[in-house]
Amino acid sequence: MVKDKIVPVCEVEIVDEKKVKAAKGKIENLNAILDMADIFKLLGEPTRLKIVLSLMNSELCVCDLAAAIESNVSTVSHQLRLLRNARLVKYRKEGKMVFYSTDDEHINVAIEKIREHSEE
Amino acid sequence: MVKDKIVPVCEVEIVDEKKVKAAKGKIENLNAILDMADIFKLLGEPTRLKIVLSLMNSELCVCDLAAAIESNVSTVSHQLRLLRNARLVKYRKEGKMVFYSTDDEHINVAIEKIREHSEE
DNA sequence: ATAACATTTGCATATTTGTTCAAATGTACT
DNA sequence: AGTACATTTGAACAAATATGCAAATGTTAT
Repeated sequence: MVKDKIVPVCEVEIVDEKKVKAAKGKIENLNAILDMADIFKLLGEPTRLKIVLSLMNSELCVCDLAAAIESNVSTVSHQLRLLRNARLVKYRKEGKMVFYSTDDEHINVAIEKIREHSEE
Repeated sequence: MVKDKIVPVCEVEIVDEKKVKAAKGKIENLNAILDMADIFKLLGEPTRLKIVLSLMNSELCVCDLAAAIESNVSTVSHQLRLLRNARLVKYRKEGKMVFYSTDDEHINVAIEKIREHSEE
């Protein structure tokens, strides 16, 4: 006998109400999550990650930064704007040149932890 | 008098050769950078970040996970595959259900550092 | 004022990717 | 075998975005 009931595909049913509520508690602050995702996303692009890593040694002007990561000035400048907005890098003007450098020790630690994860 | 020389827009010129070389040293291992970027990118999507955060408390089946982050099973399953491949989550089968959980302490620390960055 | 040059920005485009639906797979039970 | 249900997967579409060119901006010097 064929049942004509539409398959619920879970969705409505919850198996363990308690655990679901606990999990929901972990993600209740949506804005905080979106902010964190923005930072992760910025570091999730090879070009931008290279920029941040390059600047961990010492400050560099846009020109030298482009040379270091073997890209072009325009691309680097576009990405620097995004990194700047998220306070992942800071800058210092000197004449017509602009020197960029990293801005936050938290980021260095985070990068190190991700490196450890992907190395193991 | 108008010069007809094409503007080099930096690109070829390097201002501080020494610093450029030092920076290049930081990014010489391209594969390592690409691997790290992959992990950051995975955590850089709200849906996936919610999944990882939800699983930090306790394991959840796909069904409950979808309920917790208020998404649907198919979407969650697609993203879980990516997280699985990168070893950001592990799983355990029990009958027809599959329970997922987080897999690496490094990731927890990294998330905490990024949280600190975006909170300050 | 004009030239030279570092940097930024606007625009266009090609690529990547998250989501959804529908179908497939796998498991337990009668 | 057949039913029910949790999960996975494939395909297609829409949205986001990285990149490069050309033009604009800002600064220094003649």
